[in-house]
Amino acid sequence: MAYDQLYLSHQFCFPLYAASKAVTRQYIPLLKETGLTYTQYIAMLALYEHGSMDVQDLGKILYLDSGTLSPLLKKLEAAGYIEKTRGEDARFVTVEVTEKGFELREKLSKIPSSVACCIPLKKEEAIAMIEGCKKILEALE
Amino acid sequence: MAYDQLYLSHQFCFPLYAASKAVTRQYIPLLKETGLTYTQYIAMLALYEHGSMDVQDLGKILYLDSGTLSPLLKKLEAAGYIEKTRGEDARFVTVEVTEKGFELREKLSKIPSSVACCIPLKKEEAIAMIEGCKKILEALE
DNA sequence: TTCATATAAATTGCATACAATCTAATTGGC
DNA sequence: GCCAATTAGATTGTATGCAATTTATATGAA
Repeated sequence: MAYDQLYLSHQFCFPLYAASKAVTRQYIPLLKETGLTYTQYIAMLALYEHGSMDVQDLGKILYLDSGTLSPLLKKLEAAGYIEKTRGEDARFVTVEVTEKGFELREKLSKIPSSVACCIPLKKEEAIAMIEGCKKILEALE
Repeated sequence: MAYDQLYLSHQFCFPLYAASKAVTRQYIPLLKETGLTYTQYIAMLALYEHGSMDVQDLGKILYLDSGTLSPLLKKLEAAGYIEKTRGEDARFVTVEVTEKGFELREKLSKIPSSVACCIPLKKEEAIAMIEGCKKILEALE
């Protein structure tokens, strides 16, 4: 067929796009009791792991820009999980996890295993996929 | 460390989420001249490949619900690429590609190869990732 | 010093995603 | 035939994503 290359099943992008959404959806019910969304969850993970940082650095870690992060951080601040402070150079905003934010970590720590057990992949398969994703990110970002 | 399992780098979800967004972003400049978004693009591909169908079947193929598809199809219809008609059972809406929609296919047919050449994976790696994604979709949908 | 340039974050505008609800139409039990 | 239960799609509300613009601040060359 002349338009073979347009078959959804021949596209690399589509399974990735659909699977990513499917995995993300698994988090929604688990995060419900914390009131966090998936994006807010990964933002908290980045802050736990790397400590305080400015919005730009957080954006580099999460591959998100200020258009996404600004309103998201405002919500996390309103919920009391983070604090934002202008630095000496007042252009920068430092984001810091609060006491309440660290308390949240206990609840969040149970989530990864709940999701992992729904993913029907062997360890090597999962590792291969993660490596593939990392190669893509290095090449495209 | 007590919270190892919360490291972003230990999460399966995050590389998948970030890589999927990175790949999708590659389409944006390529689709710009057609006026389509990425989601509109995959909707057109599904319709080219499977022919006319109702909204529900399209949603099953794309893993999208009517909340996403209704406004999206409205835009594709306004652009003249599809037509929506109520069937004999007036609850169903049949979506059909128009003449103009089929003309668009020529332009779209050049896009997959442009994206593919930016993906730094060997053929076997890409196939393994697609297989992994399909397993996830089967398990979670 | 002064003002053009550059930079970080916030805001704006548009298009998803998706849960929840609503509306219109159909079907099934009686 | 009548009406409760179902079903398909549309709508509503909230939260991203991201490009483009704006705002506030800092820097650097004349």
